[in-house]
Amino acid sequence: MSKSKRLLDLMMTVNRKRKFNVRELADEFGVSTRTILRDLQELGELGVPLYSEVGPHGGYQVLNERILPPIAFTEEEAVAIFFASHALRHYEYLPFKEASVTALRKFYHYMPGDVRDRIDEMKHRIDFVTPARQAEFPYLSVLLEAAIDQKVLLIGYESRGERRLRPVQPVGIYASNGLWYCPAYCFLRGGIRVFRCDRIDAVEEEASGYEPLDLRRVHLGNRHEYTAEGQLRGQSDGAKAQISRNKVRLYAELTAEGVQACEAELWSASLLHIRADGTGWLEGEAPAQDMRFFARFFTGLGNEAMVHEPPELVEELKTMLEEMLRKYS
Amino acid sequence: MSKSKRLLDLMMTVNRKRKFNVRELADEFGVSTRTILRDLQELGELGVPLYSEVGPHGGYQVLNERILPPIAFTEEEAVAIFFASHALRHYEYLPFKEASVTALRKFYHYMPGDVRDRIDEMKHRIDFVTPARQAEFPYLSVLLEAAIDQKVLLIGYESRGERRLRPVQPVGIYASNGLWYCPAYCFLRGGIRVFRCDRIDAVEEEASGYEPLDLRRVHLGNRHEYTAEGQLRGQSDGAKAQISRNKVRLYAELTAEGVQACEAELWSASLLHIRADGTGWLEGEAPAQDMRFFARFFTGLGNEAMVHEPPELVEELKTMLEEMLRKYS
DNA sequence: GTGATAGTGACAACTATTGTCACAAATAAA
DNA sequence: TTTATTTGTGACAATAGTTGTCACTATCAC
Repeated sequence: MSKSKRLLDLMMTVNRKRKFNVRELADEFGVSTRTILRDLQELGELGVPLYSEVGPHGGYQVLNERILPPIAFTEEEAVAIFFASHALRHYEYLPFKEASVTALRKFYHYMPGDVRDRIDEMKHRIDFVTPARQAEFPYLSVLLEAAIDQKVLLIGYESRGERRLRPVQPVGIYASNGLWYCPAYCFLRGGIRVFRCDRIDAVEEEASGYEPLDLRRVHLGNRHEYTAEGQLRGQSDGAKAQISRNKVRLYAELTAEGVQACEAELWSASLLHIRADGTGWLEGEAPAQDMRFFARFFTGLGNEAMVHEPPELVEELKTMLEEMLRKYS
Repeated sequence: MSKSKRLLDLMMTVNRKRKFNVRELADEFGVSTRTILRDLQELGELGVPLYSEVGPHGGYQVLNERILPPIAFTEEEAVAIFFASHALRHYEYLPFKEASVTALRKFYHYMPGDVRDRIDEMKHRIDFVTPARQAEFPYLSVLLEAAIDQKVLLIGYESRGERRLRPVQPVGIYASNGLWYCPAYCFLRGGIRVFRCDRIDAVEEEASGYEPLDLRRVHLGNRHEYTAEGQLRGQSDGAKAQISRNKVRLYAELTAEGVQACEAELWSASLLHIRADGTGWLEGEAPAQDMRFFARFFTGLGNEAMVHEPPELVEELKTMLEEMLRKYS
């Protein structure tokens, strides 16, 4: 094997292993340790940030800056990666904000000239818009770390006008429509709740007295199975009945425009049915305590929706409309 | 310069130039053409997809697959790029959909082991949600190409219940809240309009009779200057007055919750004012013909908003509320 | 045909690479 | 303290690789 090829291979190898020693590599590449030492020195000169320690348990390490191996990307692929990263600039708060900025700059910088030209051409012609919020999200990193490390945090949270300290164990964080949310197991409520991250005004990593639960299997993708109705499975029949009693059947007709508006709402995805002509309806179970929310939602749809069930919701709607009318008279 | 280093440099050089010939490189690197020929052959064996043609105007080319040079990324940067690209999976329609999938796979594949571990740990703990729509956007690539190449397209577009063929010259495309939009110069209306891409049901690249305008300076970032009020600048005083006459002053008080809801709306950003206690107000100019839209919007805010001006809007609101109330009685 | 271009082969001169060995220095653990 | 382990350096000779030159081929556009 030629030296050039060995150096390239070596570059990838040392990036794969976090730690290694000279003998190990020598065996792997079938050359003497002296050669490997010389190669490593050369890699260092080429920019790979190597660090070594002598003595037993010593050895080589690649520092935080890692050289990615040369990856063969098609032009299209490079463009796709660029625009994906470019889209992150809309997020003012991001757990790895600085990293994403520098990464994008590096990526662009090392791009061959004509790919860069193509990117420049497209830069102002395609975008992924995210609403820019005035809200502040200073605790995203802490929440994310806690979710990964299965730790309990004490958060200051404002909800319905009152502020409380809550011990929670985050499941993860997600951004939707410019806002960050954090589903977490709430020790106060004994279940998984979603917290809006801009309403968290303090985070304390010291939450003594609360043992972390084993929520490793719960994540953003499956958390619904562990929340509200999902928890039915594990509960006694009595509890099930209790929860079921709080469910009501929802049914509302939608015009074509109403359908389009509903498609924008995440919660409605499972309830939405669409006819060939574009109109449709919402149908399914909904928690009884959410009627105020639904009333507000359907009011917003104006004449594009007609609620038929449940009667409580129709009542709530009427009350709401009357109240508003009174305000304007 | 050692051969290894020259090969690495050569790799980057041939990726930067799309076309080149042997003599050129020989001069650049200060070696003989024979050496360059041997080097190029070796690069080929290392995986760089080279293609050559003999004869005058012949030379070397790098084919579509380009080897990106080794880029030094920190772990954080690699993670950021990964998640940015990962977020694209929410978009079922994308001008470079396949590319983004294969790019992500390659990127992940070549990642050193421990970075990959970290990514796996985070994969289900952080996400950028985009509403999944049932709408279809088959023409994104054509629209984008047309925007870049300054071409006129004939599109079939449905608006307010009627379908029409329109000659348009796209300015670009953008995704917002799961839907794709295309601002374009509409030759029918003689101005820039925004089209929802799922309502475009046909695209014809042959639009004879319409000469492309020079819209190279108009792009997603500055298109507002060329649309509606922006166009005032270039118009006669008479026309200005005409347009101004259609503007009305908007003023509405908002509760704290109302403020939060408004922050989600892109159009309201410039009108929104927030007080220290979280409440706020919307104030500013708005097109008179949009009153129906505003009525709908403020109905959706329920009691979180109180509209004071313009009187037309208050009237529209009352009518709307009464109509809805009647429907439920 | 002419000139530009890639491509090959051979060879000698030159250069780089490699393994070996000897030894230094650091350090953790016995 | 001693020992084992590890990186690190220097020297040197044998070997292997690299380079430039030159001669020659093939293709192709003009």
